[in-house]
Amino acid sequence: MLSKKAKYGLTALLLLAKEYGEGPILISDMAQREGIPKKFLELILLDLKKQGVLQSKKGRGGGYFLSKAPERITVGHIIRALDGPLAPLPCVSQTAYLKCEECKDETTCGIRIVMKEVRDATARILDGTSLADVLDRVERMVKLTKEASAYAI
Amino acid sequence: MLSKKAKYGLTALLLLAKEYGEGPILISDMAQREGIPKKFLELILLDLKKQGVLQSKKGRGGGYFLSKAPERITVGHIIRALDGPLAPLPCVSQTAYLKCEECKDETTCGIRIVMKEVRDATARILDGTSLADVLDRVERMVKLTKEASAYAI
DNA sequence: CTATTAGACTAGCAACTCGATAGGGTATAT
DNA sequence: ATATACCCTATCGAGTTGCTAGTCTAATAG
Repeated sequence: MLSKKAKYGLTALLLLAKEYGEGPILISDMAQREGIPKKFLELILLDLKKQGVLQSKKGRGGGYFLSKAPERITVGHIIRALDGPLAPLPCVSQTAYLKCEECKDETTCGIRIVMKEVRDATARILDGTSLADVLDRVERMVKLTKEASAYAI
Repeated sequence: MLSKKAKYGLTALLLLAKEYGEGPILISDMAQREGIPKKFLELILLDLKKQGVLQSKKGRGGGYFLSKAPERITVGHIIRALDGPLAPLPCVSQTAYLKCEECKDETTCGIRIVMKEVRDATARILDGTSLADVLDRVERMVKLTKEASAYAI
């Protein structure tokens, strides 16, 4: 399950991606526009900064901005940074592997075989989708629903 | 993340599937063979019984057994029964849909679009895999590793 | 019929996580 | 200097997880 932390973080990053290149945005701005508790968002953005996704500028006229183009930041990266590994089990994680002690033979563990498939499918989607991709898809959906409502009138 | 509850439950069910048709198996047997805390397993199996996956017999010669053939019990069903919905967000769940309050327009929410893809991929895998399928795949893996080790000698 | 077996059920608990808040500290621009 | 806005640590209530204890009840062997 995606935590609120990851959800808030993604929301803020999508906002920053939409206004990429137009200077820093204030935490309080983002918090207000998206209805996120300001202090909580502060922690999340700080976290993302430490992971290298964001940069910040202090003082008057400061705020946060993406440290890379929206095309080069993947949803998978962000979720891993805020919620930890994507894998449903530590023993199928690529980025945070941990063998399970009760398993005698990992390669022939049925649960592992199935869960590996799940983690691979999830990673394929999330690591293959950048912030820019998400914005594109939203764009397209907006157009589609507008057309649909135009016909409806 | 898969909870221990679901993991233990799946482990026990796979054991019951392997010996399907050979009479009931004791909780204590399963607990010992798989290294699961007995009392905890008791709760889990009781839960699965209430969901109709298992049946039980009390008294001497009693124990648990599957109420359907292993081909007809899916991994997805079990995980949902023990851990709740597969979806990473309530607003993309088929079996436990819940709209998110902060979302103005659900159809054009970027996070939702991506997470729906993840939930669909996960559900396709887990609902398409039965206990029998898991046992088959383990079988095949065991054969493969045996062949490999034979060459290694 | 009654002793034994084995599941059914309720309650509770320690540890941890989650979502959020408080209250300062520090760097920067005017 | 001083207002601005990010940086950092601590804390907290509520809920969840993994597990244990103890008792009750149904079924069967003898």
